[in-house]
Amino acid sequence: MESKYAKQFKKGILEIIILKLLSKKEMYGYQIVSEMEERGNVFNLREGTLYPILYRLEDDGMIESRWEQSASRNVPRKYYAITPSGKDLLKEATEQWLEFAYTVEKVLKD
Amino acid sequence: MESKYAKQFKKGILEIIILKLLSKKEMYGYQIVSEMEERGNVFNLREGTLYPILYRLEDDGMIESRWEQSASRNVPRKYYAITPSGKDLLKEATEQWLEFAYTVEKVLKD
DNA sequence: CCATATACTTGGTTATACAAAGTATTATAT
DNA sequence: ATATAATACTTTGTATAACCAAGTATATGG
Repeated sequence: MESKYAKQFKKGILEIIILKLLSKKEMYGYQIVSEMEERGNVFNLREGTLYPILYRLEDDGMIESRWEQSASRNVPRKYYAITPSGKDLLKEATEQWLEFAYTVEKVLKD
Repeated sequence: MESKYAKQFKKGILEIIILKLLSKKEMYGYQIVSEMEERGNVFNLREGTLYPILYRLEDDGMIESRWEQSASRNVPRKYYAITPSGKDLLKEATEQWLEFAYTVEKVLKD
């Protein structure tokens, strides 16, 4: 079970983590969840959390999607890729987070 | 104006910051806001945010309060002090946050 | 006497993460 | 053949926390 704080800490940052992953390579939703699980799933990311984030990011033009329907595998996949706006946002949000985290650390370690 | 992310990043951590401040010395609510402002108010803490946090922490037994009514100054102050449970929580939550922040940093800097 | 500072309180809004369930197809095992 | 699990996306309702705005009340300075 996840602590009360662990859940709250993720607010806002999950979106940036997703953007970061998509800046490396395009991925489909289920793949993101699966790869996170393989890495130990430190963020405890589930589908019900991920997909709304993807829709938000797409509505805001930070990522774009395309359906891929292959002949051999009839379950279609929706691939997401980061856009230039998304890259800008990722850069800015990363800076914001690092500064925020640094400030918090300073206070907590005082 | 504060960015959309800045607000979200605070979720969960403000409570711990308040606990940290109260672990140094007992303080009353307005004083916390004032001292934060003096330090540049990096967390942009306002009364409407602080007091609910204080009530929550008190309900959970992490801090305790006493009213101080002085003769010279008729506006009473409610002083808050951290409890032993509060100290335990502070310690645990600090560790949780530092680990979380470290993990996020690793991903974002990858 | 009116504005400002001190000090605490409350109400309603918004954002985000979450659990749970649902849809549909394909692969595997019985 | 049929049940089960795995793949893949979607939706609904809930909880939590931060926020703005406003309100209460006393004290002080112009």
